[in-house]
Amino acid sequence: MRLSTYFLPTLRENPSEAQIVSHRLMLRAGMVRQASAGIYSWLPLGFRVLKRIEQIVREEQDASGAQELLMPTIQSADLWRESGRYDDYGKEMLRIVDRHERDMLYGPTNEELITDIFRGASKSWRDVPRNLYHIQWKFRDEVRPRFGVMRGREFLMKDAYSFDLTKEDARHSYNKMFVAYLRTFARMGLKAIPMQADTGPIGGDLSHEFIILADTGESQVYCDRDAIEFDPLAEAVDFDDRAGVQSIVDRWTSVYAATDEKHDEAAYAAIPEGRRVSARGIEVGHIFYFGSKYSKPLGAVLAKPDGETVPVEMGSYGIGVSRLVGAIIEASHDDRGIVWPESVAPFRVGLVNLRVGDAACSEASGKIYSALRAAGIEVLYDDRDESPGAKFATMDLIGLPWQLVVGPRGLAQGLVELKERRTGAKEDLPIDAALARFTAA
RNA sequence: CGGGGCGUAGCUCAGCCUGGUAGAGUGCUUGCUUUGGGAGCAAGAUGCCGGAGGUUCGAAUCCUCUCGCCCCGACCA
Repeated sequence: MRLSTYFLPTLRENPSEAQIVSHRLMLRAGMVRQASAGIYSWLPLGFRVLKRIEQIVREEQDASGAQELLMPTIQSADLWRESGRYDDYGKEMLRIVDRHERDMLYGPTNEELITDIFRGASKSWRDVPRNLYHIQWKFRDEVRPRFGVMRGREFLMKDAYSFDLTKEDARHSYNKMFVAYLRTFARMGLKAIPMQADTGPIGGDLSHEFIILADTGESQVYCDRDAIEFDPLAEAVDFDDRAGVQSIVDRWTSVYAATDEKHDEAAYAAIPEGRRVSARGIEVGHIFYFGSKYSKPLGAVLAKPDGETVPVEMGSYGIGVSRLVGAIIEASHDDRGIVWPESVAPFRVGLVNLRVGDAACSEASGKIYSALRAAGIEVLYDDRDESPGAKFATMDLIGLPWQLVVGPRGLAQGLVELKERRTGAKEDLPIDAALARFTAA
C-alpha cells in the first residue's frame, strides 16, 4: 500500500477527548474515529488490526474444536422473557421496537439465542459435545463508556457456548477453552494470566478472567511471577487428551493469581518475596461454566442412553476482540507511538523513501516495494513528499514492526537501513540482504 | 445514576468576567529554498462560536432551555 493514497488521517496533537494512552494513540494513528459516545468507526489501519486479532481468535477456537457460526445483532425480546433476563438486564440493554410494535433488542450477549438454536436441533446424548462460537458486534449501553475501544458501548466480541451431557464433560469443554485462550493471547504477544473470577449468583469454581498486565490497566492484580513465565506456546496441545488438557489447567491454576476483588493477602504473602508481582491489569477474556442456568428455563434437554432426559450442561466463553486492540497498545507502546507485535501489526514493514524527488531513492524504493509485495509481505510504502522527520514520526506513531529506510546517504554505498520498531535497533544492509530478512523462509 | 468540567477552523486552544460582529499555533493550498528524526521564507483558503429561545440598537460574550462530549464514583467483555 502506498501511503500517498492510503486513508490514514493521523493527528499531531492529542485529541482532548482521549485520556488514556491507547485511546490517544488510536485516534492519532488514524485507526478509529468516534461516532458517538462509546461507538467507533474503524478506519483502514485500525480495521486491519481488528481483523488480524479476530483471525488469531478464530484459528485457536477452531483448533480447539469449536465451530464458527454467526448470530444476528438484533434479537427478539421473547427469548429473553423465557430466560427471565429481559427484566433483569436493566438499562444496559438497548431495547428497540420494530414497526409491528414488537419488542426487540440489540444483543448484549447470546446465551438465549444459542440455546434456542441448540435445543431445536439437539435431542440426544449423541448430539454433544458441541462448542459453537461467533464473532459479532454486541451492544451494552454502559452508563459511562470510556477508554476508547476498551470500554465502548458497541464492541466486537467472540463468544463461544459449550454443550455437554455431564458436568465432567462440561469441565473438559471448559478446560479446552482455558487452554485455547492461553494460546490465543500468547500469539498476540500478550502475557495473559488466568485469574480466579467471581461467579456471581451462579456459583461454582469454574470461572476465570484472563488478565493482561499493563501499566495503565483498570484494575489492580496480584500474582506469582511463575504465572508470567509460563509459555503457552511451548508445546503442542492435543485437545482430545482430557488428562493432558487438565494438567495444563492445573499447572496454571496452581500458582497464585487474583484480581483486587479476589485478592487473598495471606496467600500472596506465602509467595516468596522475589516472585510477588503487584501490577495493573486489563481483562481481555472471561470464561465460565454455568450448568443448566439457561438450558433449564429454555427447555434444552438431552436424552441419555438410558432414555432419561436432562438439561444440557453449558458454559460460555468471551473474548473482547475490539477491546484487545486497545489492550495490546496499552501493553505495547512507547513515547513515540504504538509498537505492534508482528502477529497483529496492520503491516509488517514500513518502507520509507526519504527523498521522493531523488531518482535513485525512488527507483530503489520502488523495487523494494515490488519485491516485498511479490513475496506476499504486507508493506506500507511512504512515498509522500514529506520531510524525513515527518516520515519517521509517522512510522513510529503507527508502530509497524520494521522500518526499511531508503535514503541518499546509505544508497550511495548501496545500503538501506532496517530499523526494528520495538528496540530501535538500526542496521545498514545491502538491499538484497534487507529483502532476504523478510522473504527468506 | 450521583458529582464535576467542556462545546469557537481538521487538531490543540485564546477571546467570554467587563457585549461592538472572530484570533493564534499546528494542519491544509500555492511558490521558492530545503532534506537522515514532525524544515525555512512568502502568499493564501478555512468558521451558522453545538442548537433553540430571550435581553439588547447590537450577543461567541449576558439569561433560559436543550443537545453533545469528557472526567471522578457505582457498574462492566
